[in-house]
Amino acid sequence: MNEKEQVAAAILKAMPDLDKSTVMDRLERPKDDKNGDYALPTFFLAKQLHQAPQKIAADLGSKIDQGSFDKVVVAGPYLNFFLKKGKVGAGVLETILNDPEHYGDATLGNGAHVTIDLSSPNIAKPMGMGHLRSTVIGNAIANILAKVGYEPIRINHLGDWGTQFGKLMAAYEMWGDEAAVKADPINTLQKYYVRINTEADTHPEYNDAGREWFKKLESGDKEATRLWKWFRRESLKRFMKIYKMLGVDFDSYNGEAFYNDKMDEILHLLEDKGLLKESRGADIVDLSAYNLNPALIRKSDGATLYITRDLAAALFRKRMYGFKQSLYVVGAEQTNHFAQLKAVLSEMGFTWSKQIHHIPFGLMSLNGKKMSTRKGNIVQLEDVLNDSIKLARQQIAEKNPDLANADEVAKQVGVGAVIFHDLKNERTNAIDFKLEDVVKFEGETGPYVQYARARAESILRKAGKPSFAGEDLTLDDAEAWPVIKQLGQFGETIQRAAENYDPSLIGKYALALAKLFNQYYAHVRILDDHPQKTARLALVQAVSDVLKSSLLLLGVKAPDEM
RNA sequence: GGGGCGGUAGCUCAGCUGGAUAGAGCAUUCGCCUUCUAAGCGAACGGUCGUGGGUUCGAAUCCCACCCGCCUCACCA
Repeated sequence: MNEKEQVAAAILKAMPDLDKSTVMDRLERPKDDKNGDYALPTFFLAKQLHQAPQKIAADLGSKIDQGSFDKVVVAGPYLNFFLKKGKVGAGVLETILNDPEHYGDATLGNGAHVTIDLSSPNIAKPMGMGHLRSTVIGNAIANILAKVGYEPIRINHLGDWGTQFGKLMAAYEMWGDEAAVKADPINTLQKYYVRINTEADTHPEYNDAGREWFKKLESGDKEATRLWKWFRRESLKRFMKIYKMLGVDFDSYNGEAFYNDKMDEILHLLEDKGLLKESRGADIVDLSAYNLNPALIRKSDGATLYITRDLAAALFRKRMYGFKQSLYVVGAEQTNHFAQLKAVLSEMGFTWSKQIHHIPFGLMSLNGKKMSTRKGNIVQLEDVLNDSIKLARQQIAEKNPDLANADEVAKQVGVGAVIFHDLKNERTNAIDFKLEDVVKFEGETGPYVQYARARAESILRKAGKPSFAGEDLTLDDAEAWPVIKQLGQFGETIQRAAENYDPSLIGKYALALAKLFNQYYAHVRILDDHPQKTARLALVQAVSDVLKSSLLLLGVKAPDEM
């Protein structure tokens, strides 16, 4: 029985005609600590009892068994419950220290597979800041789901197919310089890509050339395939460097090209069901029953489209992984696409279309405009990470010049700042990119959380890395209580984050815990002699453990010193 | 025009399953390092919660209308 249920039980004992679920629903956690740890507003009883809420609260307060609480206070129409701090606190600390890595675990998932489509950059282009979002949000969701008992499968659905590559090949055919590409593959290819897109405005035949090249690629033309393989290989090399910096691993790199030979089955299935209709020379699936515009499955030139490949991918993933849920961490601008995808799968008779969830996130813009590789209006992720690492290294040189592994810590802090900045706010918020915000290390940032933990670790080192087994961890100073309460809410925070696919809840949790700990640190001399010094150190250890867990869930490293 | 998301302090945001004086960070001003890392702590300043109605004992939160911004609506992904 958790604390809230204990409060509810005490209320029910004093007022037996209430039902438990009502009381659990009405019980709230006051924002202000002075109003207790739990509070029951009594307004909802006023009508049925024909009494003023103030009177109801007073009556209830006099009937309640106060023995199991520190105190129960009637505050006007509210009944405020104060828990026994020492006892509850010791319980929380024992639970954490007993098995820090698994504190907050849950078994909601029962080992069910969840595929997560994340990152999915386009090859032959530099990875921009826009791709950071899908990568770090998807990775954090995967971590969170694993924590509550699912088995996440991270899939990097590389954008390695489509008319865009036809265009790139057409550009390479016209202007390509093999030596230049070899020297700096990504940037050189991007130049060609930008050029052909720019010049296509005045040379519409370039678009046709692009379509032709893609057609050749789809039908297995030797030269087209050679170029494609080369572009893909070089791109992946570069991407891996970034993923290593970010600390993200994937279970699969099957991108769009992987489904090239799996498209026929989809087309046949659609035909067999009589879903495919001809319209303006192309093949579509009518989705007016879903209040959606038609899904274009096959272009008038016979080539397939994004959604055709996504249909094949969805079916493949279901067969391969037997997913219970299939998540797509893709920008909110593709909401319509995923609605269509689900609708077509549903039309095809796949009841598991309901297990598919688009996890949208807000657009990252630059100077208020949509980032676009074609227009060169893009910030490279790698540059931002390097800038941030450099700044972190400078900070270390200033603040902690003797730090042993300074370069490694600078990476953890610099990259941590970038990741945390992306995750701390609600997913769907749009972000206008500002470097100075991303690489900020003060206030509500990743480094703030890392720093709070590094100071905690520093204290523990100075205390000689104490062990707490069998110790009395009763801690009743008023300063410790807010920290302990926050520690106790880790599990429910994780579950909410999992249910809502919302990493920002973990970010906010970690910030709040770090802040509360910093306040504690500023007011209590932990290493001074004190009857509860051991319990205080246990609190420090628990904070460090939980901050570390929180950061790791977000994909942020937690250095012991910085 | 249809659909989606958003509008809270100068800026960036939290709060939105209705509850007790609307919170935080940044910025500005001012305190705190002979004491566990000042990437920190504290204080001050700062708000018609887009507008107008409605529901309710109670609305930033729920409902309706309107205004503004962004995204999206068949041969890109």
